[in-house]
Amino acid sequence: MVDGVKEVCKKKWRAVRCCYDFSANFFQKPTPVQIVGESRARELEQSAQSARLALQAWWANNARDLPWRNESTTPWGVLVCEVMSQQTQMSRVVPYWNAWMAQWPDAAALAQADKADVIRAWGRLGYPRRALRLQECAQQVAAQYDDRLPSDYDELLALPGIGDYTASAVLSFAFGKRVAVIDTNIRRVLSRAFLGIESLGGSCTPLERALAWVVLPKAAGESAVWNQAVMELGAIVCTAKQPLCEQCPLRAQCAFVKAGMPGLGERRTRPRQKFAGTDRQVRGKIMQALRALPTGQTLQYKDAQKLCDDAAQLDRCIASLDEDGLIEIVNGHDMRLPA
DNA sequence: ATCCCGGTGT
DNA sequence: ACACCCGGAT
Repeated sequence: MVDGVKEVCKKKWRAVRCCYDFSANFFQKPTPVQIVGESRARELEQSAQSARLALQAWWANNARDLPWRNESTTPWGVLVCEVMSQQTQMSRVVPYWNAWMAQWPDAAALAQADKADVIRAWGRLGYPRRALRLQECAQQVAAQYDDRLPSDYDELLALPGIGDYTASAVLSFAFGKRVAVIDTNIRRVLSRAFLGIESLGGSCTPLERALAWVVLPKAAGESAVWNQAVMELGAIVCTAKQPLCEQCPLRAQCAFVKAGMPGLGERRTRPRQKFAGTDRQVRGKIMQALRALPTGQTLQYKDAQKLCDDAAQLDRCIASLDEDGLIEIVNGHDMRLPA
C-alpha cells in the first residue's frame, strides 16, 4: 500500500472511530444515546429543545457581523475561513479572509497560485504550514472534485489540513448537514450547560462527543444555527475564565450555574509549548524576514544569523522549514520562499 | 503526547 | 508572564 493511501486510511479510521453515529452499525460501537444513557438522553433532548429557542433569539441579536456570514459565501470560502480560524482569533482572520478570497475566489485559483504568494498572503496569521496545506487541498479539490468541495465527511477528512473540526464545520455551515461540530468553545458550553461541569481540555472525551450529538437539533437546518450559536456563545459570553452569565440566554437552565459553578475555569490545559526561545519563535522570525523580501530574492545565511543567537537552533529551524516546504535552500545555506 | 505561530486579553 | 484562540499532523 502506497504511503498516500495509508495516510488516508489512518485518517478515515480515526474518523469513524470518532463518529459513532456513522460507524455504530458496522463497528458495533455504542451510539451517543447509549453512551449518555437512555433516560439521561431523553432529559437532555428536552432541555436542549428549550435551549435552542433561547439560543436562536440570542443569535439573531448578538451574532458578530463577520464577512463570511453571508449568503453568497461559497463552501470553499467557508473552508478557507475555518482553516484560517484554527487556533487564530476571528477578528484577526477577517482582513486576511477578505484579501484571500478576493485574490483566489475558488480552489482552482488557489491551486495555480505561486507558493511564495500563498505564504506571503498568509502573512502573520501564524502556523504557515496551514497555508501550504490549504493550497494542497485546493489542488486536490480542483483536480479530483472538479473544483467543487465534496460534501462527504470522509472525503473532506482525507483532504490536507482538514481534521474532524474543519470537516464537520464545512458540512454544517456550508452544506447545512446535520453534524455535531466540536471545538473547545462548544465543548465548554455544552459541558457547562447540560452536564454542569467544566470541560477539562485535552482530547475530546466520548461523553463530550456523545453529548454534542444528543443535544443537536433533529432538523438539519436548525442544527447549523445551533452549532454557530453555541460556538458564538462560547466565544462571547460563556468564556473560559470570566463567563458573562448575566448576558447568557441559557442562564435559567444552566446546569453549571445550578451546581454553583464548581471549579470555574479549571482546565487541565493541554501542555502547550512555551514560545520565547523556542524553535517556533525562530522559525517565525525567519519566515517574517523572507516574507518581507521581494519575490525571488534570497535571505543570506549571515543575515539569518542575526535572528538567532544559537547557531545549532538556527540550523535546525532552517532544516525543518525546508522539510515543511516553507523555504528553499539556495547556494548551500541561503534561503528563499519556494517557487 | 508534541510540535507548530502570532496577536490579544488578563 | 500566562492562557487563550471556532486544530491538524505526526
